[in-house]
Amino acid sequence: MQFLQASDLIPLSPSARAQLVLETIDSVKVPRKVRSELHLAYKISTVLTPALPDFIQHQIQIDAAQGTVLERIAQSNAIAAECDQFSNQFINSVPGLVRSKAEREAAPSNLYEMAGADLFTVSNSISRKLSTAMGSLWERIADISPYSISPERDFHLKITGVDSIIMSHGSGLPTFVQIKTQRNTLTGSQSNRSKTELKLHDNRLFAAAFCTGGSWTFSGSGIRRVCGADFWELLGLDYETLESHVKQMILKIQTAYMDTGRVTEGVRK
DNA sequence: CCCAGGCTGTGGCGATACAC
DNA sequence: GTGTATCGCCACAGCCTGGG
Repeated sequence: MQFLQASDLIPLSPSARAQLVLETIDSVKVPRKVRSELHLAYKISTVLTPALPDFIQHQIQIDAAQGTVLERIAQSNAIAAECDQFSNQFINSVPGLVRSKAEREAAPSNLYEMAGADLFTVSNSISRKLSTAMGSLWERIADISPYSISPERDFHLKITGVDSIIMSHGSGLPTFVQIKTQRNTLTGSQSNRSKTELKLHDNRLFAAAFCTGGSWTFSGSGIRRVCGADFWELLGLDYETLESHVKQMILKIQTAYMDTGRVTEGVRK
């Protein structure tokens, strides 16, 4: 079986890294009990894991050399930049989000549209779209930290069920993490899927970006769960700062939308 | 023994990415 | 273009458990 070393990967571009990994995975034998949909994830993680500690150490050195992004102000700016980019993009996408009243009446796609309840129609589609989109925002914010790797951004590879790989404070073993928004994001049927995806990896973690959503709906048997500050702390990121930026961002999106007047269209008169 | 609350599984809706 | 899988969140019901 062939393994990769950090020094093989570091000089390469993300896509060249992907190519190298994919050339190497043929030598990996997958245990029979691993389901076929997860073979690729298993192989990638097997080949990659030995290289990860040095890879992350290298990221930490680079970060330190240019004055770490984890320093209070730098960190806040980095989080704000991600939130700003997100909200700008989202606000731009909103006008195309809600179908015209004529279309809604002709073919209502849910009960709110059927009833002509415009406020509910619009709020529903915006908040659903927003919560879906924010799911990937947490991954990008996590990637600010030098302790984390984004398989997609850093390796142009998707590891099923793994949003981020982190090596907390540069010590310990790389941990494969699935990030959700809230503790109750996952529901029963999907819970098993997350479990099998994460159990491929010896070091794994199920994380919720916020401790909201009531109680966990992920059983976590054999898989550690963390939420909110406990999660972001692993990355050296300050939860209070994050929460503050996220709240501002959501309110900004709401204001931008209300200013267009669309929310009350059809209700006002 | 009862009840509240946690955990788990089922079912539902909407958006999107990707394969065919 | 159509179908499928995967992502998001919500509601509910049944079961278990621990405390009064």
